[in-house]
Amino acid sequence: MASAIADRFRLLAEPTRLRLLDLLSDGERSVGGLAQDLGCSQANVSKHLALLADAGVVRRRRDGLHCFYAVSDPAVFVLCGQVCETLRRNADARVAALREPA
Amino acid sequence: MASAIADRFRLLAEPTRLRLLDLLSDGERSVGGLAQDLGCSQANVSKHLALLADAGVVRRRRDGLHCFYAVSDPAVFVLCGQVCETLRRNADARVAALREPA
DNA sequence: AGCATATTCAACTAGATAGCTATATGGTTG
DNA sequence: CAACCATATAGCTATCTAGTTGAATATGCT
Repeated sequence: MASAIADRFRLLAEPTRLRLLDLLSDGERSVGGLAQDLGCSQANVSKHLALLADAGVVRRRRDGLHCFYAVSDPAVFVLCGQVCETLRRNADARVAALREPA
Repeated sequence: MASAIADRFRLLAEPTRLRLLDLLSDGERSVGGLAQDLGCSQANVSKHLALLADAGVVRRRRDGLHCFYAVSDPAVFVLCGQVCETLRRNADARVAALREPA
């Protein structure tokens, strides 16, 4: 149980994968295009996409020579958004603590 | 940006830490008690709690010989709940796919 | 002070994984 | 079929980290 949840969190615990998901938020993209945008090797992007696909976060569509990937589970965006908000809240709290010393 | 979010996900990408948070969901607990419940060494639990505390997920209170930890950011439970639901949805979909072959 | 208990720190080991390079696979076009 | 392109995979290295062990620190008791 805990380890299944941890697995899902670990999938998202990687900046490159998060950037991939962000690039995919506008719609499906090819592997090569993603690699170019990220400045990563094609092999690296392919591996990350395979991990995301295995987990069902992303789906694959082949069209001729190209493979297009798209987000199949928008819930990941909700998760990222919530984490983002938590981080922002924490940062705000730190700033407030600096202005209001004990 | 992406790496900050990834850091937060990585913090939760560990079964032991998730189990710790679960044990803490009922209220504050001492390090020793948590270690006993988890069957982990005290040093190990202490280290995990330090990571969670650094991230602001958990807070520390010393009382005599004991240190009590408590969840200070309930948002983590929301995250875990959502991941859990996603996993359940995926599992259900797999079962349905088995019953409804192409 | 001296001793016992609870927690943390430091150094180490073993396992996991991100990224690289090179190669293989699948698909298209001549 | 052969050449070529986009993607996937395999093998490798370097880095990171969970867990262990033993020492160090802190608090309470007598």
